[in-house]
Amino acid sequence: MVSINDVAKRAGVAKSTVSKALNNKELVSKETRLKVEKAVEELGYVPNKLAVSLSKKKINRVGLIVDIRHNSQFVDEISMQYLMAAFDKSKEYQVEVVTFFSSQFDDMSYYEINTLLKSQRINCLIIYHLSIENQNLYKVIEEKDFYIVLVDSYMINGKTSCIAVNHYKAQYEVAKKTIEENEKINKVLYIAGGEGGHITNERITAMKILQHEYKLELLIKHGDFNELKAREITLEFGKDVDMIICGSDLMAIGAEYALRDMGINKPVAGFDGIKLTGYSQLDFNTVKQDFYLKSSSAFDELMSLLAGSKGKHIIIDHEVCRIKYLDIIQ
Amino acid sequence: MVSINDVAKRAGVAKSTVSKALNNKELVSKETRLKVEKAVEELGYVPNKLAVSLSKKKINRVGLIVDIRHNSQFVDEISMQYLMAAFDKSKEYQVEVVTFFSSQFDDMSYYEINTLLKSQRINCLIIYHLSIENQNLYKVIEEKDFYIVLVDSYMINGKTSCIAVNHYKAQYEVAKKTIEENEKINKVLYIAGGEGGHITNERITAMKILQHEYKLELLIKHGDFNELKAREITLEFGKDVDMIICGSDLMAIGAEYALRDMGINKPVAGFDGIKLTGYSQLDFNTVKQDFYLKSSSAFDELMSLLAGSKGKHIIIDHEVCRIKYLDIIQ
DNA sequence: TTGTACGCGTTATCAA
DNA sequence: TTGATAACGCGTACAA
Repeated sequence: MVSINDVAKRAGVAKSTVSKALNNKELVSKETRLKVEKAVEELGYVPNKLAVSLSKKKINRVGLIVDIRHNSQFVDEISMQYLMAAFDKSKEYQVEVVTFFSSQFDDMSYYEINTLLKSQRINCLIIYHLSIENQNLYKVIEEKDFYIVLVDSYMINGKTSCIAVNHYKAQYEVAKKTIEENEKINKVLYIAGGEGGHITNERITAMKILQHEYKLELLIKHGDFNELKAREITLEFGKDVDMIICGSDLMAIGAEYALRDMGINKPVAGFDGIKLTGYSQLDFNTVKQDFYLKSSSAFDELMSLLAGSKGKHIIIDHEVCRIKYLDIIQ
Repeated sequence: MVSINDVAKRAGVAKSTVSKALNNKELVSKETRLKVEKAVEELGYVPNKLAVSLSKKKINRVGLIVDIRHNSQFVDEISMQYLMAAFDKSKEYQVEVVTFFSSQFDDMSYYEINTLLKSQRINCLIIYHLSIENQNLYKVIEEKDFYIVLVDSYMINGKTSCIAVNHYKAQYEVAKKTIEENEKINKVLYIAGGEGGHITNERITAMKILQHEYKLELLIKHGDFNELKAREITLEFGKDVDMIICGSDLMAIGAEYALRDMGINKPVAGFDGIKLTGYSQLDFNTVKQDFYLKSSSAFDELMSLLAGSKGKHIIIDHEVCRIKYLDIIQ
């Protein structure tokens, strides 16, 4: 590989002059700059970013931890949106990003995770959909060795921010709309996400408020964001209720198909607004959120943390709507 | 950050000794090794991989170029499988990987692409679904500056291998099966992928063979792997044919839904075997391929190229089947 | 304006 | 068995 020394020799100047000619053009005379550029051209010289990182005092490298399990089969669409946004932002901020899948960490100790990240000089993280199961990632957050933004999790400290839609409000709105669109809703089945999660609890609170406002009978089951579990819950309890509200579109699809197989037709509501819903051609209310925007904002917030701001809780907008096939494929 | 120098001081030895104690344990006495390990423990020392790369003669870094456009909305599922497999393999081979989206290169010149890759000391690439549009990536292949494995493209040279299913055979089989499952098929609409692509040409050849064998009337249109185009083609020509064979599942879904909207029911066939098909609950023959395995094999082949083998063409297995919702969600 | 010398964190060579 | 030193490729303070 051709290095800065080769360029210096070829141009007949010192390597520091080459460096200046390339990075601080104003510190070098026009003619030496041209000599240097000519040599760069002829040799096909490309600066080694690894060496630059090593030489510079402070370099920010962002680790992106994407969740592809989450007990469901089809969040690929969401993860891809997250990654694309983060990649675009990394270009904007001139920061390097490294991609990880959360499953990589499943069989690693806290020590191993810590070592893996630090060996790559990663000093900040964006963690998407942190699942409760991975205690070691929680420890990473608690230890405060990294600047972190959590997407769709709820936790804050001096170096950690989080970002999400207002889950309480969104769940309230989509459920309320679905209730009002239909007549005589008395008994509601709520298929929640994971048990004990902060976000799931917020949503359940919304459902309980609605329970009082509409004098509903409310049955709560946990589907763990898994379409198969949602299907089984629906097969078991679906016939006794007037409506099914789900904590994710995936579970809503599971519930709808289960109802169809049972020969029943009942209102259903989902959450997320993923395109997959459009492909399924099922028609239910859902909470649509902009995953790309959420990830972009997460990146902005991370840069803000690096600049010294304290961890905070950020809310992004949502919209209650239906996902249509013909809109999706445009 | 704590460096090897800090460890050396703490342990009371030279840093070269620390390096040996950690990497070539046998070259160091047991007691100094223990001293070093104790210091490492106490200080929480983690070696800096950037510095290691700089210091070592030869380091392999693999760039993964994933295609998220491809004129279609929903190949996220496939890309995720590719990435997961490559990440797993990178662990196995102890090689670093860097992820790119092909769209990043859209507005870059060949020179810029080359610089971006080389600045990160990337010396080999896996390119998934290289689209004809990006001439600059083609140039990257032709220049032979990188060891490359192409997934689902057809090109070979001294440093480039490619891997795919046997597109001719697969297309032949799935179309033949669909023809034989139905009676009096005379006129067939083939919605191909991109015009001029090698793989599309192979598949069209298969269709032409079938045309002669079954004395079919064959109408070929290009849907560019886009479900909307497939829909429009079907709306225009669907009523005049007995069967529609598509170059991708996505286009098959577009065709099926178009037929449904036209109030017609005709046999359709797809290609890829993606899970999305199961979620759509449409029931058509398709070619199922193992994306994870394909990507794993691509990585193996890349390592083989690095070890000195010549570029070759690798075929992986496929299976003609139908994708069922209940199988998908298990 | 240009060049010398040092530091970044690590491995490798060679002498002690 | 250990340690001093050079080298990897680059940026930069400082001296010329």
